[in-house]
Amino acid sequence: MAKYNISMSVIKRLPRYYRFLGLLLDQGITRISSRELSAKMGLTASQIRQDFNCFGGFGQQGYGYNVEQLRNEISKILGLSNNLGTIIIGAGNLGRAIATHMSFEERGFNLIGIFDKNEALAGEMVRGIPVRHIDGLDDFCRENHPSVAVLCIPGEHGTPIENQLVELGIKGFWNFSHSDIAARHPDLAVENVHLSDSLMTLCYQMNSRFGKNDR
Amino acid sequence: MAKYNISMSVIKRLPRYYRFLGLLLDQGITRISSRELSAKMGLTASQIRQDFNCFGGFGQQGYGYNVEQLRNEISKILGLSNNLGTIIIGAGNLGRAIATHMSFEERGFNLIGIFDKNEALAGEMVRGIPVRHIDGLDDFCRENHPSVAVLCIPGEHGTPIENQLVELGIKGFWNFSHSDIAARHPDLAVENVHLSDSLMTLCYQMNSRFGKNDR
DNA sequence: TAGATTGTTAATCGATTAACAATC
DNA sequence: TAGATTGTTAATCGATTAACAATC
Repeated sequence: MAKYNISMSVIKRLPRYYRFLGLLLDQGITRISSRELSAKMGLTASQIRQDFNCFGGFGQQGYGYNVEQLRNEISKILGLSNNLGTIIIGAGNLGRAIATHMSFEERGFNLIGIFDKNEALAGEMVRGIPVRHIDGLDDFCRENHPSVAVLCIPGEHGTPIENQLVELGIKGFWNFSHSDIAARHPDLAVENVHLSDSLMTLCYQMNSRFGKNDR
Repeated sequence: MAKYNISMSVIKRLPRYYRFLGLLLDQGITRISSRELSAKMGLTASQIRQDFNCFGGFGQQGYGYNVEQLRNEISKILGLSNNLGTIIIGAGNLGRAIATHMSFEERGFNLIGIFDKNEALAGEMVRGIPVRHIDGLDDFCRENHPSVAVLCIPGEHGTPIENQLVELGIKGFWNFSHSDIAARHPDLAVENVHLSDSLMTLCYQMNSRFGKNDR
């Protein structure tokens, strides 16, 4: 189904489409045109049609798009009914927040383990999953074969454990650390969340909109 | 100093430059050429020079860039020595993780309050700051005039409190909720962190690299 | 000075928008 | 059928890369 070389610009918009279509479904809306959707989302109708046509086009001339069907197609493209074995590294506030609030299962992931180097946390339950000491990582992976790791260790401490994880068969990283995994492992799937970069961007926006140095 | 209309593509790269330059400083490197930096960061030298020239250019022909000076310039552009009064809305795991781990002060922000609607959390200390019940928000803002709010309330519950915050003088949002603040308040600075979108993007990457449907 | 490397202009590439024929 | 709206091609816009003259 999926064509080669879909650009990242398009892919990055898909989750947002998925989200809006879900809202429409909740409102009982079954049909929508690219023009109506563009108004709701703040995009152009052209872009919406172009985006969907990367994957073959799911609409009908004169009618528009069926909301539920379109949402299902996007779900398929993203692979949201996958069940990728996933572990979280780091059970601090961030790791626990991610474990607690993210609907992993609705997004193609299956959270099966949480690890921390702090012995004191071992045994604590987070969302029904026990925190394990990091020393048990090797055994756990050999037994359960997770394919995705969520790196919730702030700072630059990631590198050694990162190599360990790759050797244990991890194929994808959701990376909250500053470690540049993609550079060292170009063959892996890496999605970075650089919270501090995002915060600095907000700082810039505040300055450029409300700062004194603005002419 | 700052020119008008610097494109967001450029701005989004600045925090990463800032981070890398900090690492170089730690290593005692005082001078670097666009070519060396490009190799380290995985960009082209052209792009680096173009980026810095949006702000006037900080290098010297035949020499390159002074690492410390360049870093300072980027800090100025981003406004990292600002001191924007900041409050966090939501003291769950996410709010506490953000409060604990983000170096707000190093990035132009001054965290002065944390609020939650859960009475049970009121009084608890997070990073030396007491969690306050949300009912005290009005009084607190009128007294302390925060200008930035960090929305750590998962889901779609943001809208009402969002309007309240705007009325209380909040000018910028670091938004972890799915609420589309920017659409309703185009005049404000809004930086969204859509964690679930990011996770879905990883799901796509896993599929397109390792999925069975790949030809 | 000679070598190196920037600042800056010009060329290329990719993404977005506009237009319209196809078709439901 | 007539009206609506897609799928798709062509035009525009913006961002990245290449090239090179300026200059330290």
